[in-house]
Amino acid sequence: MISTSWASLKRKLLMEYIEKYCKDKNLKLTPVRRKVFELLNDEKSGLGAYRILDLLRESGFNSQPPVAYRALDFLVEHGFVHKIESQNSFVACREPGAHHSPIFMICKKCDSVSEAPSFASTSELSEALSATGFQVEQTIIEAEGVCSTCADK
Amino acid sequence: MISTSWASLKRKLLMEYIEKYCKDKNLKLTPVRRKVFELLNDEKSGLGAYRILDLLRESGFNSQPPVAYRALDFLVEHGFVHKIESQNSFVACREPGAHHSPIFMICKKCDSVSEAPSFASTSELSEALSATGFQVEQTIIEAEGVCSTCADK
DNA sequence: TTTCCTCATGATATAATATAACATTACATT
DNA sequence: AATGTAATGTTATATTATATCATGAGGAAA
Repeated sequence: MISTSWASLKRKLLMEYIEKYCKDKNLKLTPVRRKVFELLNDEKSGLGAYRILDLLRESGFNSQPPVAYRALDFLVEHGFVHKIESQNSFVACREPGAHHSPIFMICKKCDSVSEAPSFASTSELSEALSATGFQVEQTIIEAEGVCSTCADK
Repeated sequence: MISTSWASLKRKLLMEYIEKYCKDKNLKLTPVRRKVFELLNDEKSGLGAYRILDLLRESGFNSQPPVAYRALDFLVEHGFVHKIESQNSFVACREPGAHHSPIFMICKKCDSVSEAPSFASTSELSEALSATGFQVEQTIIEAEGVCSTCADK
């Protein structure tokens, strides 16, 4: 693999962006948090917390479950990583900084997870997805918020 | 609670619908499957598999985990129940028979889960949700299918 | 500089969710 | 009755996630 491929440049850029973001916001990108992001950043598929733990162990980190979950909590909280609920897995965010409602396209053949670009309110979701060449078979849409009954209280 | 409230009539109707559907399609709505559906049909919130197991036990059913998971598999497979991925919980389908891509509205205050009508575009999505009075704070959208790379092979 | 505070990490245990694997039963069809 | 299929029983274990309390590291204030 050519080390200066677009994919590798993009990964590098994402890493640098996050470093800068943390520095600016005075967030502590500690070694384990950085490592977890790197691991996810190197993958096209989602990684489960225990797979991440294995990889941390291979890199010489402490590998008790809370180590991975704490790092993931931090990364998700700041938008660097997304949780894929239908897989209980995690992916690096490809559009960091955007306060977006991402749409994840999960390939059932290669397991890759990609983020659809955010879409204008008038454009159709299905169009946005098919424009990427992704063939949708099933969508999971869950909206979290406050129901009208609770809002009225 | 008035036993002939709209909610209770609707639950009864759903149960009858499913019984008829199973009879027509020659699906076996066994006692445990029926009971699991009833339990979910009586709830506004999602129930976890182990909560369902507890309730099954209280009703005199065998309560090993596979009992609940098998019944849930059956009910989900035939569209009688939906899994709420972000909660690892299950809800009775309120629109059975419709081959829909449901949108679930999950209230973070009362935990109720309701189904929004299906939509054509994302603008309609936000309209549809706000029409119900639900205040969306976060949406989870995951599309499963085949990516363009895999489709080309 | 030391005290204090806060946040991060270490460490142990356990909770919560889900499935594998194999045995047995029920029941329809032959 | 023999057979096949789907459902259930049963035991064990895999997978995902959190609670809890102890320890450490680094900056701010006295």
